[in-house]
Amino acid sequence: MARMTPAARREAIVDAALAVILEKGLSATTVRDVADRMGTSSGLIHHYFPSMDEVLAAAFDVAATADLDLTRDAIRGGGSATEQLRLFFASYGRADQDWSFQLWLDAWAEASRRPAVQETSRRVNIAWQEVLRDVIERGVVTGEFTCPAPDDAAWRILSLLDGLTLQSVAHRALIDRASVIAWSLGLAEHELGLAGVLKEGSAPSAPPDPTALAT
Amino acid sequence: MARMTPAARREAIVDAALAVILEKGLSATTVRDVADRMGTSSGLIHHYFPSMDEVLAAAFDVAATADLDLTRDAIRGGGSATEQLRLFFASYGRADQDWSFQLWLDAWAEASRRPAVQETSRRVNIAWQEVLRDVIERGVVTGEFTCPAPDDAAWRILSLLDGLTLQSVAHRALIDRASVIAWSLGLAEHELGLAGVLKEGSAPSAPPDPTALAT
DNA sequence: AGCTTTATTGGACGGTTGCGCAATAGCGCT
DNA sequence: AGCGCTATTGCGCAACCGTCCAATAAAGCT
Repeated sequence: MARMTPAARREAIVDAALAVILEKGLSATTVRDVADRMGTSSGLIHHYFPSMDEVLAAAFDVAATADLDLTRDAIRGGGSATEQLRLFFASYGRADQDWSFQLWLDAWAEASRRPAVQETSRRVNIAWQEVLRDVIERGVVTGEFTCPAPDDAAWRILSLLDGLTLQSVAHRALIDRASVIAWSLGLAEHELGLAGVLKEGSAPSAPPDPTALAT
Repeated sequence: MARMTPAARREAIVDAALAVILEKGLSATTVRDVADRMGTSSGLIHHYFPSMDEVLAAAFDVAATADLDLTRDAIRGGGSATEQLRLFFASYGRADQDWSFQLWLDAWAEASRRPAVQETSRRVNIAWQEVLRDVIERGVVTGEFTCPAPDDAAWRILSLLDGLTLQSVAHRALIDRASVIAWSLGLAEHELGLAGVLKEGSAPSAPPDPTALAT
């Protein structure tokens, strides 16, 4: 309806797309869904984006990058690398709430079918690893950590975090969120040559047992 | 064409669906695809399944369970728990090739929106963890392993495996497959109180560097 | 005021989808 | 042989998809 500046309209499209994606999933959102949500015609969307693939990628990009920036800001407040690492986990545990991680699940699944989504997912995923790697490298320089290959270690820690969160999000409460963080911290301690330095207020060795597994 | 018994036809449909899914992915397989693959009409499929959703869920169940059984059979040949653990990783590295893991990505993403998919995904995922957990518990009994919480350790090792494989499949060659196995073996060694026992023929400490990361 | 620019419309296009249904044809039974 | 059951057909239906495009209307500028 109302005529908007290109920048504002682009943002409105992305916002609307994001809202639909959260309800129906990345693979199920259509051009008409997004247009209806905006209250405009469907043709308008193709005036700003060459293809639907590009719309979905842009929406995912905005959401994922926002979470990443949140974490970047959070760890900036940490003095030592150890403190930054603690903040990284705390921020991750808060950022992946509810719908945020579901977006990642959608993106990973769609990556093989939508080139633009794969490019975005790949790029932001690497950015996450770089944030963690930089903290590790800084800790190695200051002597806080001992780690022969920070780049590899960052991938391992992040992948464990993703793998555990995946179970917690996709299969509700198979693994509770406290264990996800605590266990990942455990791996970080081992990888960086620490010993119980990071876990201060968290459950020490016996986190709440989610073993109501036997279906 | 040929008239079949209901049981046989049902199986034929699932098999055909699986073959198509293997080529096009779970979300892209259509009723007509499956019918064409079987060499029958599309209407026949709806005579056995109330909806296409049920067909896909049944096919995913069969595929996921088949891979699991393959791994179960593989580790049955191992004498010691250590040998079984080695076979588990070898089998996983073979099973997750190409399309197989893509199925899991699809399932995890759809789980929160499709109850039938979530039930299957959750059940088979737990079964995978139980296989690994049983091997660990056996190793603890025989004294090969030292592990205070086999159930938790199994989740951690499996989640690292999933998290790393995820990167390798979704973002082609971000992490190569050899590193996925080698790094997961590394975590297993640490969790089970081993020291370089498992890696015999594999690259010792410097796996092929996939650090062409900077986009 | 008119003019230019362009954001926006609304529908058409060719294609695909899941599903339903009357008609057909193959098989077992008596 | 004839009959009954039902697996199977083949197509039609309505809805949906992404994309494209001529027509429209709202702004800014002189």
